[in-house]
Amino acid sequence: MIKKAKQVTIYDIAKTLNISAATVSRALTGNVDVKSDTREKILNAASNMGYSSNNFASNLRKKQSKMIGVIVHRLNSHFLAETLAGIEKSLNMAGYHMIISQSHESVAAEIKATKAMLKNRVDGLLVSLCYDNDTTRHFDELINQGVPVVFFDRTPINGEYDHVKIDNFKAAYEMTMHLIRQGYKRILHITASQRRDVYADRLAGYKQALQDSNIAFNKDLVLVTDLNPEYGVEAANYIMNMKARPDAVFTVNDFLAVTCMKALQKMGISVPRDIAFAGFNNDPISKLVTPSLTTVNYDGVKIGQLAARTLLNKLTEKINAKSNIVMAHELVVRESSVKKN
Amino acid sequence: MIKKAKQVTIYDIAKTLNISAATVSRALTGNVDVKSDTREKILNAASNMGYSSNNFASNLRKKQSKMIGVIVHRLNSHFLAETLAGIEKSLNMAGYHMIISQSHESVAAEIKATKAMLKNRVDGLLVSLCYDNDTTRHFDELINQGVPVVFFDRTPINGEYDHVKIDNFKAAYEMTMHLIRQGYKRILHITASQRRDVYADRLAGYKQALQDSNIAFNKDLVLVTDLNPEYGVEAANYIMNMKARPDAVFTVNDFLAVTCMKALQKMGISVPRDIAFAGFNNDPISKLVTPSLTTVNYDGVKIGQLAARTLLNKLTEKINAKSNIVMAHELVVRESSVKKN
DNA sequence: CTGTTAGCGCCTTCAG
DNA sequence: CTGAAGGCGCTAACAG
Repeated sequence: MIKKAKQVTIYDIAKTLNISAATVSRALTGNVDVKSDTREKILNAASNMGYSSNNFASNLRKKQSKMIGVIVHRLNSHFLAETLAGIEKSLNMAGYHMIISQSHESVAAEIKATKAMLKNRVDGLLVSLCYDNDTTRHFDELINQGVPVVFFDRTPINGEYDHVKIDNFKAAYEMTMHLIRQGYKRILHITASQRRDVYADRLAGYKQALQDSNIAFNKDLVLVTDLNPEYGVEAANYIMNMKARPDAVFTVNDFLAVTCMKALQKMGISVPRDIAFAGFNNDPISKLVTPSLTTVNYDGVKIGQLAARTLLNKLTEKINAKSNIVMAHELVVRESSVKKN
Repeated sequence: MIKKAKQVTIYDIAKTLNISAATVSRALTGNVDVKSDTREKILNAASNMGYSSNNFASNLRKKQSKMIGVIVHRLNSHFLAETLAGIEKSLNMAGYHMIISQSHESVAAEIKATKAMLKNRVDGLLVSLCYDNDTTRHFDELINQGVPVVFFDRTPINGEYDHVKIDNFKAAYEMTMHLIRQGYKRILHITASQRRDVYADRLAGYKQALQDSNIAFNKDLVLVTDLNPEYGVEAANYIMNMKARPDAVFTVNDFLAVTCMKALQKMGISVPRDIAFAGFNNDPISKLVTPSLTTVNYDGVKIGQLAARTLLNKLTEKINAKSNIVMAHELVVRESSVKKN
């Protein structure tokens, strides 16, 4: 067991300088009048003695932690990593730190993490919900105690909570329309839990596009997955065994699209000639794969920054309005969905 | 400004139940003898009153935070995201939380983050050094105060600090040997700052393999980059303009390899016929690109878990030996480096 | 098994 | 401009 050196406190500095701890505190926090030469003496002593302010004591006293909790389903996802990078950047600029937990798509873990965040007295919480969560009671507990919560990407189904997201309905509608305009009619949609708004909204957009194009919705052309990347291969097998194969596949994320596409190619399917492909997220891989993948682009870093700033605003501003922010997205049309004649 | 509800304390519970705060504390922490029915009464009251233990007060008293600091150069990197996922998992299982900062490859930011970690009284620190850092004084300050620091992946050049990494020299040696055995003789190595051990070690491995194969080292065949992915295109142009082009390219990361390879392919180069390629990291992209990319695989999640566990061990164990852990790696030979006749 | 007491280190009135 | 005093909420002796 490593024993910690006893830490230097403001009292130690005060004693050395024969002044009071109050003055030391004032000089160190810098925001009150202290004679400039005593301030200098204090700063020097602090530096020489290796003083480092104890945030626990300070936080306990001030009842604020300058810490923001972040709960995501996993860290090793391209999109979430981008988002977290954006969050960290914005928080850091504002002098906040972030403490992260993974829910691993488990509601129980999400609840546990939320409770831990409360104990750590985070000043606010940023959340992207886990896969099949449909309860938000554990967040209400925080909110009721005055700890603001902002959701990003995967948000509660009812729009009653502050959130930052893209218009998933519209994006999926546009993508489906793009495929239809290219002449594809049997579009297979690979999606995930309909309890998660992002996937439900995308399916709705897909359906609407079919309807607006007078194409009958066929529920055999919707596959619900758990987003496990290996499912791409399974989906490919499913497609090969269909009596009437789709002429296009539209998945809710790029990775799934790419693994499925690669598996089909190995089985002799030509993309996009036999089957076209479209994904979602603009993962770096979508640009580099052959054929390059048509997808929906939106800026994860920006979403993160915006979510963080929205939260910080709630912390500091007088007004307490609900923020429902919709970020821009764009279709990125690449080779995988363009019909060659 | 949101005003926080005044929080429920053990004193509130004590008052309600007409007992002492000490007993409440004991019942809540659970590790001391309390009569079972008073314990139950306390637990009920705590739940009803919406009590949540204040970690600041507890930490201040106990002088331990159950928080581990993590400093990395960025969050949105596939390898680091994997590592962080591993770290979070191990810490979480041990009841620890993690607080993350990005250095953005800036020594100043790294130093600032380290100081903030100290103020937050983290129990330990996990670090992957920033790009051109060559000073470790800021970490010594923590270590001297009894806060253990474990480095992973990018570690201090001198091996005097605890660390978890792979044998970069050996991996690069093996990869270069593989290329040489395939018949490639003019192997371009694209690397990064030689102040970072990982890149210096890989260059050394590359050189050793050449020497052991009686191929003269040619410094025109080493490119030093800042790891910006756009550099891949630049490198491709550089290659096209060389009087004597390389017959193989070995880069220190997959992303660079793929962008360079794709750029060359667009300019009419055939891979691997004209130029072979090998990368490093086994990024998911390496498997899905055409041709699939030969690379070095090592498990980021495991490295993270191991780094976290190493740190936790130092926190709890009596012995205080240095841990220099070398993780396994393996060559993954794919299409991009295999000579076809 | 339970209560009393005394801080952990810091900040913030209130006096001077 | 500076000092004294009290308390943020919790835990760890020390007594009963």
